Amino acid sequence: MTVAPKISYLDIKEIVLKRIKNFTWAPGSIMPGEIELATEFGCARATVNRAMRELAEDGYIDRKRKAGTRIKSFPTRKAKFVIPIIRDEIELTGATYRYALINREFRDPPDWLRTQMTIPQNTPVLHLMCLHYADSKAFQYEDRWINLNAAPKAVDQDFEEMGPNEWLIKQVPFSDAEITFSTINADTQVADLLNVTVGTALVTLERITWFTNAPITYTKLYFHAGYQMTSRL
Amino acid sequence: MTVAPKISYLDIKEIVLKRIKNFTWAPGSIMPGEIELATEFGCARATVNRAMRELAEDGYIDRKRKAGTRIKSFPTRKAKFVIPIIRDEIELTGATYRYALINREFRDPPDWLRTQMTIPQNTPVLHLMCLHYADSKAFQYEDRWINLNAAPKAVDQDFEEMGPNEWLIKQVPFSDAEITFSTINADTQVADLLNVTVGTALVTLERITWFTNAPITYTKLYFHAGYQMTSRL
DNA sequence: CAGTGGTCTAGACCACGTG
DNA sequence: ACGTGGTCTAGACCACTGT
Repeated sequence: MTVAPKISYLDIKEIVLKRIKNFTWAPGSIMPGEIELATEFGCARATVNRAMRELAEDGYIDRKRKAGTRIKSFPTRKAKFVIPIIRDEIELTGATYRYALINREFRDPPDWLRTQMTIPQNTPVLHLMCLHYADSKAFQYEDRWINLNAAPKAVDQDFEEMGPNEWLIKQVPFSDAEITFSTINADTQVADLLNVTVGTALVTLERITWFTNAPITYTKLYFHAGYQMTSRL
Repeated sequence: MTVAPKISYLDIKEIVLKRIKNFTWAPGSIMPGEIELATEFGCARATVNRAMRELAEDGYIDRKRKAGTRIKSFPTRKAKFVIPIIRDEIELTGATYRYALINREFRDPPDWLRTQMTIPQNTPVLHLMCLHYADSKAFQYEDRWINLNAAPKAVDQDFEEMGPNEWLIKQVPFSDAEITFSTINADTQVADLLNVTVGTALVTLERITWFTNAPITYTKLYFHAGYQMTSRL
């Protein structure tokens, strides 16, 4: 006789997904419970549970205690964009990565920054303007602000060789962050730095980073013209 | 005596994450194995396993059989943007959603579309131009192309009342898709439709959707000026 | 080959939320 | 109140891969 290889939670995910796509279980309806499915597939409930948990994470079903598991009428599309380390992103294309510091100044935070970072008026900040090159082409302009109360060691860093991101990660790794992805028309300054005409549509990414509730740094990244992010669902 | 409530995999995630942030376990180094941690936390290995598996998914650690679990030097930043149903997105702001069909025509696919969708030259396609309003303000312009060989029923749909996305989801739910997020300067047509000045930087989202390897539809969405996506990490 | 993570089991108890 | 999913356990075997 042939041996039936034990069923995996991946097999279950696949089968269940097929039934959803088939309309075997209609959108909006309740599907069988875990015990029932475990019986059908001849496996433990824990195995079914894992499969269903992941399908819920993927946005295909909604699960509620007592109420059961319901097929979503409109699946939630979750696009995951990996924010790569810029050096990696550039070197992945085969180009050579180069970093350059354009400007560095100590100053009081401008109003918009205080609002963004929620820091008091007298907080000393370090403002850096950086360029990241792919070969000799400007790839990304980085507008960086560092809260010196939260990261006092930044005062002694000249940031000539090492970019602020790499340096900060060594000081305060794994912080919480909020990022916003948006778009702007290049002003004269940015257009000059990225070598595009004024008004060109550019992707921008803003990030505020906290460490234990203290806002450490604000960054606004301006990508080169034509930059895009792709994701498979 | 006080009862020690059983430790949860969430507690373990939290503790381990704290140690990573603390440099208790240095970036790049190997951390203790699952059995060891299970002993320390006084729980089953399965519980530790779940915690570690999720931390790996979140991009904090790398796990390999035999080699063990290693702290990532540069954590992978994964920004998850939920692509909302446009009606939901608009109604969530308290505005009223309205849909309007601008144009509808049957034609041969232009070259760029054939390239994007990988369909032969003689494939009949339906081209739709749609507008989505928040109250009376144009919120999003939708440039939609439907492969009529893959979705022949679209021929009989006038798309006057129901948007193509909602209609398609009812025909072919839960398909695979590839989305690209980019930015453009508004041309005269789009500027007119979205009521912005020509050249305004706009966020665009392109999506190609397949069902069982057949490309069904291509969409390019043009968001209103100032649209942004935010994500917490 | 040996060690580590990956998965499965059979059973148990718990927590939430619907009816 | 009670049914469903959420989680934990203790043990087992497997799969990958570094040595």
